Amino acid sequence: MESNGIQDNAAFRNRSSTWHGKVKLEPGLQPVTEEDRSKRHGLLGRRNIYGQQSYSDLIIKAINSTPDKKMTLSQIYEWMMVNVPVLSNKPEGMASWKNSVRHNLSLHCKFVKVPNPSAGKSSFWTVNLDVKPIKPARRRTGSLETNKFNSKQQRAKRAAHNTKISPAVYSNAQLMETAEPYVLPGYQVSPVFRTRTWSDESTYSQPSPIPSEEVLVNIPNQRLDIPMQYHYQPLYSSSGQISPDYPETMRRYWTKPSAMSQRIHSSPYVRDERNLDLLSNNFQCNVTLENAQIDDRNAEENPNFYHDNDTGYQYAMNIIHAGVRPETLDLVADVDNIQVDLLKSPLECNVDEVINQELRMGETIDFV
DNA sequence: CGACTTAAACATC
DNA sequence: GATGTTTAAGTCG
Ligand SMILES: [Mg+2]
Repeated sequence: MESNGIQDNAAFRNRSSTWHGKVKLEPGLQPVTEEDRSKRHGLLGRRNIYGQQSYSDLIIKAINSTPDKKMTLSQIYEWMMVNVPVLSNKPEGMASWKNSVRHNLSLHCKFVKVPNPSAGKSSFWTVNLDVKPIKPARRRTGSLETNKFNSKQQRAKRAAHNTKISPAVYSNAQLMETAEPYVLPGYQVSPVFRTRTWSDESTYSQPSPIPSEEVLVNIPNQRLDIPMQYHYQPLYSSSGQISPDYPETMRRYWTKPSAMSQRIHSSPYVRDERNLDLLSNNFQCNVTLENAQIDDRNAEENPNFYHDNDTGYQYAMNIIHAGVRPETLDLVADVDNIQVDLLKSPLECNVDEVINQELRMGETIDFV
């Protein structure tokens, strides 16, 4: 608080500081050595072009080194000890760097906890780079309103937001501004529906929700640890006819999945035969225990076969239409009214692949 | 002033 | 005691 108070005297400082050693604590006793100087920049050393990565960087590397992109705290510790030379020869126990790791996990909103379904285990940590901290409003160069922006209160508010993102905190517009475009594996972006003129001249559009063949989607649920499987009927557009009101049609559809069968024939799609085996392209789905039920059709041969009254299917549709990753979709307030054309950058369409598939199917290409 | 590290109080399991 | 959250204090560019 008081910058001239006793707290400012390093000799009496009883609490946090990045100051190491007694050099400053004993005034005049000894000068600051080079070793002290380097120590002050932490275990990881000074960050520069050559080098050192921040704790945040390392945690991201650790988590991404696993197939599931998730790690418990203790697993992160282990990864650090193996992969970070400065830490590997540190003695066991509650080291300061572990404190720093925990601090970073909590502090940064890109690190999100997900419950660990195993009994007595600590949470999994995941990375979602779509979750971005709020930056202070940029001050206008010529503006006199200097202190209006970036007041103490506003800084505190940002900090509160940035450390912890609770579900559904993003407005649709906010999310689409920052999220990375994402296309659900097994689906192809249709080149036909140009929903927005992007600055470059490439062809972009919305993804179609209709897989070309009957497929099973295996959704490992990270909250329940129950593999969810969804059975998709093949749905074909009647002609190659393109409905001019596609976006509106699909919007209504994904809000009310039960009405899909009536609307599906007016919906365009593009076959994507490259990723028909969606079993290898898992995505995560929020299914609660309440709406997960044993599928009695398969109960005998596989008692662990669950279905969830199509909420998972709807969820998949939401992901497809939003064009963002599932864990990011979790953060948006109004899922039903996402406008994919507000994405900061367009979803990419593999035009060559689309043409090849159409040709293979013996269909004419009437676009482009 | 923001990005970063380290320390530590505190809560929760 | 391990796991998280938060505040505070420092350095550096
Ligand atoms: Mg966090």
